[in-house]
Order: sequence, then structure tokens, then C-alpha cells
Amino acid sequence: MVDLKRQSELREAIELLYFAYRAFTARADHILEHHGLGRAHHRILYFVGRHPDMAIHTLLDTLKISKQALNAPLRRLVAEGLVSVETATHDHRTKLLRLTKTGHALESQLTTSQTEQLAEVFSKVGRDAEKDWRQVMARLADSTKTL
Amino acid sequence: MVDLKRQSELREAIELLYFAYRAFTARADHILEHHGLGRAHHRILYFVGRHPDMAIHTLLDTLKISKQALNAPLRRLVAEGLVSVETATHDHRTKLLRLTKTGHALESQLTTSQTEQLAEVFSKVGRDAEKDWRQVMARLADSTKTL
DNA sequence: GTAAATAGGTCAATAATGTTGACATATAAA
DNA sequence: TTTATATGTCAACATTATTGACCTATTTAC
Repeated sequence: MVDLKRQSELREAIELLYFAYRAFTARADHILEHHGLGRAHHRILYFVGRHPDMAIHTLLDTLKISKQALNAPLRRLVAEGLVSVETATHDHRTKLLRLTKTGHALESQLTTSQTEQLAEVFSKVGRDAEKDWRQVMARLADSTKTL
Repeated sequence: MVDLKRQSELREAIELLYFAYRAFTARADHILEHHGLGRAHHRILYFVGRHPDMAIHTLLDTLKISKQALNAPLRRLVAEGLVSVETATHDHRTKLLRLTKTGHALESQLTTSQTEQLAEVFSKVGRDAEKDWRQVMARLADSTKTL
């Protein structure tokens, strides 16, 4: 009886993850649509924005996708002038990625829409609940390694 | 200065969602691979398992995809004997979906792998943190409607 | 100095997942 | 009887991903 209740709670947690994540990505997806871009482009913009002068292999390690999968969306972002590529001075094999002014503008719009959404939720639940949420999410993110 | 720090924290929260969700789906994806199935099949199995005798339009409303997108994966699950379809007695237009014994076995395996992952995290952070996590996720899931 | 490792680019074939449009049937409700 | 609902399916297309193959540079190791 007790165990059944717990199982139901854990199932609810599964659904919370599914629906929360969907709600979280919806706004950015909507903005991206206006630019004819997808989530792949968003992830590139986000991580390059977060870590300027990121090398391509670092981006691949972060996203955990093949270089072939990265190729098309990155090439497009470069072609459209949202991302700039520069050869590293220390190692002429590696190329460093940066957001251009236009790229930064879009990244900022996307990130702001998501941070605002999160800030609104956090402001309602308070700082302690936010901390607890972060703790759970961090452990969950880490649980890949325990696989 | 204060605002900059907060912005950094909110960006961290974005990443927590991304990495936690990825870690969360990884195990199920791994199991599904052995059966040659994908996430689309998983979602069908999950929700039909959660709500036996679910009508197809209810499933479509839940997943928020087109009937054409549902068609192929559902047809396959039925063909492989994981999901059964039955015409409703009260309305002969609607069809009710159920997991077969085999379907239930797979769904159970998938759900158990995820509930165990969540239970492990929850056990480490304690019940209060779990409650806070649920509160944040529920509000985040709700924030679709505020769009 | 040559071989091997690293960083990156690109083509092809294939797959999963999604979309919109079009058109079909069967049943229920107005 | 008309209309709305529930479902099914075909086609064309887009996005995101995979593996395999093959290519050029550049750096590092022996």
C-alpha cells in the first residue's frame, strides 16, 4: 500500500519532467520559428554565447553529437553571420567560435525568454525551494555517469 | 553587479534543465534501442500504461502531435502486439488503447528504470527538497498556459 | 624527419520524428 | 439529413540525428 503510493509519486515525477521540459522549450522554439531556425541552432548559439572562443570539438563534446550532425546547422549560422570562426593562434588546427553582434542579439533574446520564465517560477516559490530544485537537477544531471 | 550574478545563476538553471533532462532520458533510450524502438514509442507506451482505455484523440491531446505523427509508431506497437485497440462500447467511433501483457512488461521496465533513477536522487536530497523540486517543476509545466 | 594523432570538413545513405495538405470511412449529434 | 467527431492513410517535405568513407591541415611523438 505504502509502496504503491510511492510508485505513483515517482510516476508523477516522470510526468513533471516531461511537461516542464516541454513548457520550457516552447517559448524558445516559438522565437526560433520566426528565424527559420531549430533547436540545433539554438544549442549552438547558447553554448557559444556562454563560452566565447569555444573550439568545435569542445562544442561536440558538450552536445554529444557527431561532427556531421553539427556541420549543417553550424555552417548555416556562420553563413548567416550569427557565428564567427577564427583560427586559434596557439593551434592552427582548431577553430574558435564566437557570436557576432547579430548572433548575440538573437541568443540574448532566446536566453532572456527562458531566464524570465525561470525567474518568474523561482520568485513564486522562494529562494530555498530554488536551491532545492537546483540540487535535485544537479544530481539528476550527474546520474549519467552512474549509468 | 548583483544583477549580473543573478543572470549567471539563471543561465545555470537553463543548463541544469538541459543536462538533467538528457541524463533522465538516456537510460530509457538505451533500453528502447534493444527493441529497435524510439522515444515516440516510449511516450505512447507510457501514457497508455498510465491511462488504460485511453482514446486516440486523448493521446494526441496529451502528446500535442498530429495524428499523422502518431500513426506510424502506434501502428507498429499494435502490429508488434504491445498495444491493443478496442472499439468503445459507448461510442463506436472512438478506439480505446491498452497495453498487452508484453507491452506492460516493456513499459514497466522503462518506467522502473526512470523511477529508480529519480528515487535515488530523491533519497539523497530528502523529502523536503523533493517537495520543492515538484513545486518548481509543476509551476514550470504550468507556464505554458501563461505564454 | 617521418609517422601518427588531432582538428576539422564534407559527401552519401539511412533513420526517427515531426509537419501540412488531401482525402477517405464510420459514427454520433444537431 | 446535414454536420461534426474520431480515426486512418497517403504524399511531400523538414529537422535532427546516425555511420561510413574519404579528404586536408597541423601538431606531436618517436
